Amino acid sequence: MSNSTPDMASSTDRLATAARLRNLGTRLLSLAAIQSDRLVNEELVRAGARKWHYAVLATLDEFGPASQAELSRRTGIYRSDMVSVINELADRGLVERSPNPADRRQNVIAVTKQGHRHLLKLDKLLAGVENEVLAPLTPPEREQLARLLTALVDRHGQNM
Amino acid sequence: MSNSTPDMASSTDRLATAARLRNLGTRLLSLAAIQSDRLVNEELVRAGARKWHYAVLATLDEFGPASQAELSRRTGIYRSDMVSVINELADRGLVERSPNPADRRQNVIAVTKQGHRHLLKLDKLLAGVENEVLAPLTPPEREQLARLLTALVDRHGQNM
DNA sequence: ACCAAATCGTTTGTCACACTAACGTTCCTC
DNA sequence: GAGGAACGTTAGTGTGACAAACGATTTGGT
Repeated sequence: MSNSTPDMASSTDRLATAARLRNLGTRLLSLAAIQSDRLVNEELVRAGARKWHYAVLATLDEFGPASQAELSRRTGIYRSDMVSVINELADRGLVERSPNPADRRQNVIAVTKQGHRHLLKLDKLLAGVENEVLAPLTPPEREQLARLLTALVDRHGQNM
Repeated sequence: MSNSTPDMASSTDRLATAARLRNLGTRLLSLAAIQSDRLVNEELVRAGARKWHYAVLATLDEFGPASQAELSRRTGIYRSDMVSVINELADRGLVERSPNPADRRQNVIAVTKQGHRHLLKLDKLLAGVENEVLAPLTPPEREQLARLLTALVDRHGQNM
């Protein structure tokens, strides 16, 4: 049945390694995230957007106009990648990029009315996807999951 | 404070969208997985391995010799990517690839003794990483998280 | 017995994302 | 006023998920 050498494995080994993959927490996390991301991206593409577009719009809407570097810190997007994200958003008329007179190194990024409308649309869209992803869980289970994941994220992360 | 048009947003809107990103489950999942993956990969690289190496070795050890296509189904690795994974494992002497006389389309992949030893090493290594990733959680919380994630994964997945 | 469809291993290529390094410009500090 | 830090930007790396097509086989239906 198995090509492993069973005579070498202690009974505890066999218990511990019987279904390694299914029980490996880090793998579960990866798989769940992959599936979730796949659904999210599918929906976002249909709306002509990407994950990062939403992150930036939501951050701007919550905290107001900000420099690209600050957006980078808040969203976790590298500032080198932020350039093209802002380019795309600006091209679509969803944000405005203007130089900061108070600090000529910086740009000031601000959401436009159109950007705000777009954000509200994405809100609904993402709520729908999340609902689908979390479908197998009851509402209290969803809360619990969010709690646990937040604990994980808050620990290791200086980003966000 | 915010450049969103507050007069347009109902009070429920403001509550619901105040901290969109922090409360977005799909994003929490992504972030947690990214951080976890980062740690996992760091450790695996130091051992000269990759995520998929472990997945294949563990699957072979659990179910015995299998074709590449079957490994692909069990691990979720695309069969086009499986080729190079097996190449790498075979180069390191961790698995053996031989044609299947009963079905000449297939190869039979089997773990070697060396591969089994390597797997046990990776087991320990990954247990350590998992322990680190889940550090902020109590043991019952870890179980709960595994339960919830398994529910998510089992639902959407034909893979695994 | 034959032909169509399915399966397998493989090659090639695409796309997005995480991440690094370096640049010129501007600001801040001492 | 000199040195270092922060900013926006460009360029490039590596990897993982995924699609498409191929020749060689095997399988199923008629």
